[in-house]
Amino acid sequence: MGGLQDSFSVLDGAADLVAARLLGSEIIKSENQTGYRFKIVETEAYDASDVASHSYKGQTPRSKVMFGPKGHLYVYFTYGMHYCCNIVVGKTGYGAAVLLRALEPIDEVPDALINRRHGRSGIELTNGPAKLCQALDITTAYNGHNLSEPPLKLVIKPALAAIQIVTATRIGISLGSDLPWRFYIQDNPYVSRQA
DNA sequence: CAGTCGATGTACT
DNA sequence: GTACATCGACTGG
Repeated sequence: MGGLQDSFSVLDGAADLVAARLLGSEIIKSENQTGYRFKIVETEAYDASDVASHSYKGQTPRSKVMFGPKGHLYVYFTYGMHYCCNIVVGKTGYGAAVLLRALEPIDEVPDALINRRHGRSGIELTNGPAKLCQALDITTAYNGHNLSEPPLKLVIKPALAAIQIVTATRIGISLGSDLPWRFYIQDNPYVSRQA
């Protein structure tokens, strides 16, 4: 017992609670035999009870992974050119996930990631859901990927103090836009938009 | 600055 | 056919 598998138990809670809880945790992308770490600084919750969620009307071919086991990656393609990625949360059979909206690089950023962003660096590398997918080369090839295994791992870190967490409404949706299910780290420069 | 808008493929009605 | 969990280029003030 012990270790990573147990740490994923925090993903069992309600999507909004988990979304807030995941701030400060890390995503590690393995590339060229090196692990590049990123801190999760902005998230949104998508629950089966929520009209904005891909899981709202039940399982479809696209949303299937949302109904699978927690700790896997749900990746979808949108607007004809972008990918967004989520961490599946909650019980297997229940469709819920946490969208990763922004990451902060912890290690020095390799050129490969910058090149994929057309040379953009700094905050523009990962301050948006499609931007971070492009930088980490996350496509639907990773849909359903287990985040306890490389090349993409989730490492749960201790919860942040509530005072550091800002709660806001979600971005880019119409239905469900009143729900306070967006969370980000106060004053973090990598957050996509301040409320 | 802020606001608008086109790009471009897929899922679903 | 319509909408889309976005981005970046472009407009006008």
